Amino acid sequence: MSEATTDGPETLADDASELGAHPLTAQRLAKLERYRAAGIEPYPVGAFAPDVTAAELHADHADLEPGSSTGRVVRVAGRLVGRRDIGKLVFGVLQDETGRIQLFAQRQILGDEDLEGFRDLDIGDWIGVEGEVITTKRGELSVAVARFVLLAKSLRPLPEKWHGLQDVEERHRRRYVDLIVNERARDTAIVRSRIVRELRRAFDRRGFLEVETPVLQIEAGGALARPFVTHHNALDQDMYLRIAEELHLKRLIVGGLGKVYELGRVFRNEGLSPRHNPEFTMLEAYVAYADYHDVMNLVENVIVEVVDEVLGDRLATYQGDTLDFAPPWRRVTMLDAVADVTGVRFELSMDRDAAADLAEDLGIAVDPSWGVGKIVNEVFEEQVERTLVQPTFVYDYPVEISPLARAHRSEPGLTERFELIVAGRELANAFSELNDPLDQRRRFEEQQAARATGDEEAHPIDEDFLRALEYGMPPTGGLGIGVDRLVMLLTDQASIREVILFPAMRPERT
RNA sequence: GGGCCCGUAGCUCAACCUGGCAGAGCAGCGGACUUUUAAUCCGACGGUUCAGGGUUCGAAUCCCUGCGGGCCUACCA
Repeated sequence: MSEATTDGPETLADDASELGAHPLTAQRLAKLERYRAAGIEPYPVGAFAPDVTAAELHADHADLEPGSSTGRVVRVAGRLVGRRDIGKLVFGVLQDETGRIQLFAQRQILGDEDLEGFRDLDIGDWIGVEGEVITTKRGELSVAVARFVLLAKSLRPLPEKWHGLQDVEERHRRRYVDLIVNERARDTAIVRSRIVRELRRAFDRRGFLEVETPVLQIEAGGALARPFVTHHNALDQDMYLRIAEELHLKRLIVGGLGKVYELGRVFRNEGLSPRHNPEFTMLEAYVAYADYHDVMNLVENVIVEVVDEVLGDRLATYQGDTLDFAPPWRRVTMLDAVADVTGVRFELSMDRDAAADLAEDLGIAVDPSWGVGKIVNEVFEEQVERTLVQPTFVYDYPVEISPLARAHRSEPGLTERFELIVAGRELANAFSELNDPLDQRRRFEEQQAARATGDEEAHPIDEDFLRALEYGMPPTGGLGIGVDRLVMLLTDQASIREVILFPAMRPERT
């Protein structure tokens, strides 16, 4: 697009573009032209520097009597989001990144011409205002406008002032509008940032090294999921977006970095749902010399720290349930949890067909290829997980579904693995890491056999990772936390799309 | 991938079931008002009813297809 020129055949407002075509935007385009003709730059640079925020003003002048004058002259800047025009007097509402402050414009201060100019601003315009801090007769803290500057002209109307933007699709596609008009959207984004910051602080404080490992990988390992495929042109090599951080972080433990974590984006080529976005944020951490009991304590301590900082309270409301994060959290083996909820006692030593019969009696459809471990896990996921509302560590998972976890030190068929379940959903997954390279190779080969029979999510063999283990990895505890789900819990959001600023969506029609 | 539901003015919603001139509020426009708080009052304006097809004298409404979205389900964190 070329810039508008004075010798153009038509004015901007007559333009056949989308903005010119609609009356509401055409009016604003015309206003833009009038500003330029009058020597007012609608997009000035360096025009105004605010010296205070709305929140600071409210904090500084919390208890002023109605009708007060403070004598304090301030400069505030933000978006004009409301206006009440009373003739020779105009009230405006200015919104900055900290909140809102009322603007009080009256003729006896501004004069006729400038009051008219103030009245002529559109809702949505960015402005800077200089004036005295006062309270009105009704006691509303305000800036009495002595001077104002247009900082950026807004050409599109904002959604309805009371209901805001409700349409879910519009809120996600046009998140910038959602953030302007919906306080909840702003709060969620801010709380997410605080959660991420507190997670970092918690691991930093414990001496962990934050690292960054490849997103583009030759093999996508570390979890059981279908990857996104892309192609490196110069290498003429297909590559995968990572589905986990795990295998590279363990390589760093081999390398002698004793405590590492990564907080980053992982990608899984699976369906969208209120709890699944194809890219999501995972925090993984690994500690040399720790086992899964140590990691349980670590997870409990870290999450309690985050909850304390973010909520200031260990009780959280999630979708109508009250969650009590006060430690210690319940710890129960997977087999005990299944027995508690279903009344059926499974053992890994049981005959496979006997286990299948028990599961089918519970209404579980059992695939012929499943072993006892997979069958029990299915019962757990189908009937037990959703009942675990309060924070609960479920531990000792079957080896069959845990190809990267260490075999249990005393229980055959199990691994030293736990999941943290909150509000019926997995929030963290952790284990005593498998550091026996020969056992790891056998596990990979079993996965490979599953892949050969059509399981696209079976774990591929990563020869370089096996080589790293062959150099020797110390006993290590590792964990993964689903950050988006933690944010959902602490912001009481039912959908992952509410905690991801720009969730995945189909392209819109044009 | 399967099932159910939704799509009407810039925004929030009616009218759809039971086919008959598409209506409000907010925003915008014109006017009144020097203390409003979703300001108030008066006036005029604003529509590809998601798109395409079908049924019908007549379709926002009923049917079909497509597009987009939501929820459930499946996979998963």
